[in-house]
Amino acid sequence: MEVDYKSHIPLHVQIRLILEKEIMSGIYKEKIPGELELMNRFSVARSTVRQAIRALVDDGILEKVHGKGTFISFKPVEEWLGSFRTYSEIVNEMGMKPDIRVLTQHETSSPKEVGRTLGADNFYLIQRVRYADEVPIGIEYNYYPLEIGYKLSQHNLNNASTYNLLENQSGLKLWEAKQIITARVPTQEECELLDIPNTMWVLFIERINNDQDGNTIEYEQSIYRPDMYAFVVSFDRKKI
Amino acid sequence: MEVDYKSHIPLHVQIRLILEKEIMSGIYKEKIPGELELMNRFSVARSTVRQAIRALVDDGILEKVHGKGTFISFKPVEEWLGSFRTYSEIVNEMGMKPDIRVLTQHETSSPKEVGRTLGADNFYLIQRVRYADEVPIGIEYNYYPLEIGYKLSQHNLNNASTYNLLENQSGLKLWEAKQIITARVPTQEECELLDIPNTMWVLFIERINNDQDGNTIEYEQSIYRPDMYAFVVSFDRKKI
DNA sequence: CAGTGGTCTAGACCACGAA
DNA sequence: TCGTGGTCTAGACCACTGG
Repeated sequence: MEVDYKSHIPLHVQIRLILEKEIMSGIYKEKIPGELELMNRFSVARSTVRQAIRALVDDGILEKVHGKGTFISFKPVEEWLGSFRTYSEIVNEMGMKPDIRVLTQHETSSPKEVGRTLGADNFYLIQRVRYADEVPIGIEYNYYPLEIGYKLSQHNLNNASTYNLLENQSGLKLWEAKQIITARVPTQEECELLDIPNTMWVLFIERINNDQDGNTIEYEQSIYRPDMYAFVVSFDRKKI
Repeated sequence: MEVDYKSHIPLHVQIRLILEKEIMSGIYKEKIPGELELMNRFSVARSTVRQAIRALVDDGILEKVHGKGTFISFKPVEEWLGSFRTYSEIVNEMGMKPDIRVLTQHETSSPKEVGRTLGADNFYLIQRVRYADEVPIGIEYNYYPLEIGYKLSQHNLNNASTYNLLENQSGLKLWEAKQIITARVPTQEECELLDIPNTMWVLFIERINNDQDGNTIEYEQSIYRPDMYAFVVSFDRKKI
């Protein structure tokens, strides 16, 4: 896989794409070849190689370390979700012990809206309850395309991060997410699970997770006790 | 203001800082000098100038246009708030007419927590009600440091964006924001204003807006009818 | 056409990390 | 000490925009 000098695509773009493909294919363990080696391989100047690498660093695919080399960036999902702090983080901060336990998990075809979102009649549901210091504070309904769901079902989902499992075990890469946050009346079953009066409303969150190609790999509905939980979102102008 | 060759700070960093200061001081209207001109001024190679400019582009301070030049980036606040869609946007999307009307505005010293957040005993409150097609769907309590509040009070705040006023009239630059979203029971007054039964809970949002130096220039509390409003947050991995 | 930024080369020296 | 990435130069040609 080499560059094409007759193409009108800039060399640094061609090199960037080749490197990206090679990185994703996994032929490098953690470190990519040095700039000198890449210069020789592609027969280009160093600044051209550096420009290609810079783009990959900007994309969060590579990380450079002065004096050591250029490394593949294995940032955990949590860091990406960064500006949206995770449940565990918040619960930890409050000095409590987070936990999550499976209630049910099985193939299903209802509700129908989920099928439309995932683009399939049947899908896989994982229903879990979140705890803070043994107190139930939220319920999550995670819906997956069948193939992904059955893959996940081979793991113990108690006290596990499905995001990590998806990324590290299933080889899927979460790329974009959309959340909708509002409040609603809980069902009778939900009131019992959360041990709350039926006069209390709950925070209701829908979240759609897509991969790099725009395929939906997870659709999630969660409810949380508003007296025990809040969403925190931070932005700074620099990064956007 | 020129570069110091004896300093151990890289030239491109020195140039970046000089340009940033000049841009913020407003000595360029919208376009900064070309790369050739900057090369001559600082007596450096073109790639050094380009590296300095690249950093400013990454920071969102400049924008380059091939064949035309490098321009100061005047992205409106709305675009920054981007991943967090604004009220007006969502209401518009639903095909409804957004509106916001002032209920009260005055100097005050309560609640005390607000004073602690803003770091002053007295502050300025602007209380407004948000409508969609003439139906009240939310109430906003905006708290400002006195100086900023009185500056804002010189404008008509009905159907106006305080963010735009802050940026364009007061010369302040919003830089980072933190939001906390949960739900709570509305007060009796809030029920009447929103025309909702007192059994309905409302979405409760706190938002702190800081400028580039970390000073809090606005503290906002809002409540929304959960049956009429939802928060939408999107992320994609590339930019973070 | 002139002026702008975009791409690319060939080479130099420096700063950091590990052996 | 050696290999790595970081900084910087001097110069070339290309591609886009506007008069």
